[in-house]
Amino acid sequence: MAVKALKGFKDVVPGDVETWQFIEGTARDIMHRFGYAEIKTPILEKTKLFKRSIGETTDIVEKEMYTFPDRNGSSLTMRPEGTASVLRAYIENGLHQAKPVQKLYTIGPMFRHERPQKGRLRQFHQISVEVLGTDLPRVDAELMGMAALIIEELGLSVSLEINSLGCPACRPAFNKALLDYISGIDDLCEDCLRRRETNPLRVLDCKNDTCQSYYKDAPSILDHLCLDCEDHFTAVTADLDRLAVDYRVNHFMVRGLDYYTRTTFELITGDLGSQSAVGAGGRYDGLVKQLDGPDVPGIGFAMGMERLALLLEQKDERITAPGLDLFIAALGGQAQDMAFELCHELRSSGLFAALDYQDRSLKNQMKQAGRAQADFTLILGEDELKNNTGLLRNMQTGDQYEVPLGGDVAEWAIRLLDRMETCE
RNA sequence: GUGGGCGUAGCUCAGCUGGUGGUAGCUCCUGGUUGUGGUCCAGGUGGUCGUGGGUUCGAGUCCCAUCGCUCACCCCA
Repeated sequence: MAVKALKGFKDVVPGDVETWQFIEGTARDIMHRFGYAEIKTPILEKTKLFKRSIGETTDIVEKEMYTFPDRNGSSLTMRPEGTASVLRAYIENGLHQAKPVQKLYTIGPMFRHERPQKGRLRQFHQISVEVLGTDLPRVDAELMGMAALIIEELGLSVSLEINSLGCPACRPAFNKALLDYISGIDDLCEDCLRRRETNPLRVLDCKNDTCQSYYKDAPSILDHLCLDCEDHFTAVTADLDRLAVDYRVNHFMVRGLDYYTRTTFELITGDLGSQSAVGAGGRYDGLVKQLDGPDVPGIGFAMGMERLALLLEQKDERITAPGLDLFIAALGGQAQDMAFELCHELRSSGLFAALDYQDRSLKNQMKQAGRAQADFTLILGEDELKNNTGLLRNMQTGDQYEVPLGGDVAEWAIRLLDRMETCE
């Protein structure tokens, strides 16, 4: 039996990879416009990093991390998300001293040991974005505006939901109010009874209808914010309005990682089965300090590449690889030698050129040219060699032109390029 | 961790109450055109029917086990 990829690990093959490149290229372009710099961090980190940032009792840390001992016995973990690694690198490299506000992004694989399903793999890929060193509400709005713009330029349509989770000053009071409220209900679903003990906030996004009917009247976090948090939230929404970014306030929205404070948001779609978030994030003002860094605030979000790719595929607008500029069809050994040399010369000059290696019939070579979506085909056969010419065919119109040979190959390549331009 | 669905060609799939693996579609190769692609026509390559066991004269089909994929719960990007 041949070796196959691990469960939840996928190849991205030619034909699909173009969609990924489109997503990555579009996102990179936009992030650069907004002043973000790329940072590349290792995939493997000390386990402690994630326990301290994501939270000891979260599902991610408790049962989903790829954690194993290194050869020397220390515990390593394949990163389950991007923020922790970026913050570690930010602190370790003293980036807070290089610039008061750092805008960073990273793109790459993340790992979580879950049961795979639509839009959820064990190795998945995220575009992860962070702003460190400022807690101005305007930054929150700018970040969400950028996320929305990426979605828009990808040609997708999703909805933005926002909430505030408060801060260490006001959240405990809300937690208590919520706990008091749900303690009085005994016919919650099994999951909610469990959540009530472990992480009461989480009951709010339960999908069970009876549970939701109770939560309708549950205390709202937005009514329990302290003055600072309330001002912050008001300013964020005002700035979103100023940018004409569509959003919906969802006071039930909670996050799965412990480090979030104040602003949280999700980019939601109904087109991905049970996985509705294509992107999500929020503010994490105490996190850098918690990781033994300076006491600077931060905000960030991540988008799921697989989920964006699924949405694009479902739109059935296939993104294809670019076509050839020129295919060289050569007949006979002498012509093939010449074609080989010429092809290299054209490629050196920046052209996307190709040729056949197997001495196939002209018909077959024309077929290859057509399949590769060549704009032009250059036919080099015995007749042409005799006359010191090549035959340049415009594959769109079918027009054919004689092009003079002669001189060295480089010169000829230049003449050919000129000729192709005039034929277009 | 818990449930449901599905495993037949490189891909998408047909295969009836068990009776010889499909002129199936797409792809690929060759020819129709001694040197001209996309369309068309003809031919061809390609399969341990996921794997192991059982029932049977006979199993792709029925039974059991196992592996894989997939969707959903849970969780999350």
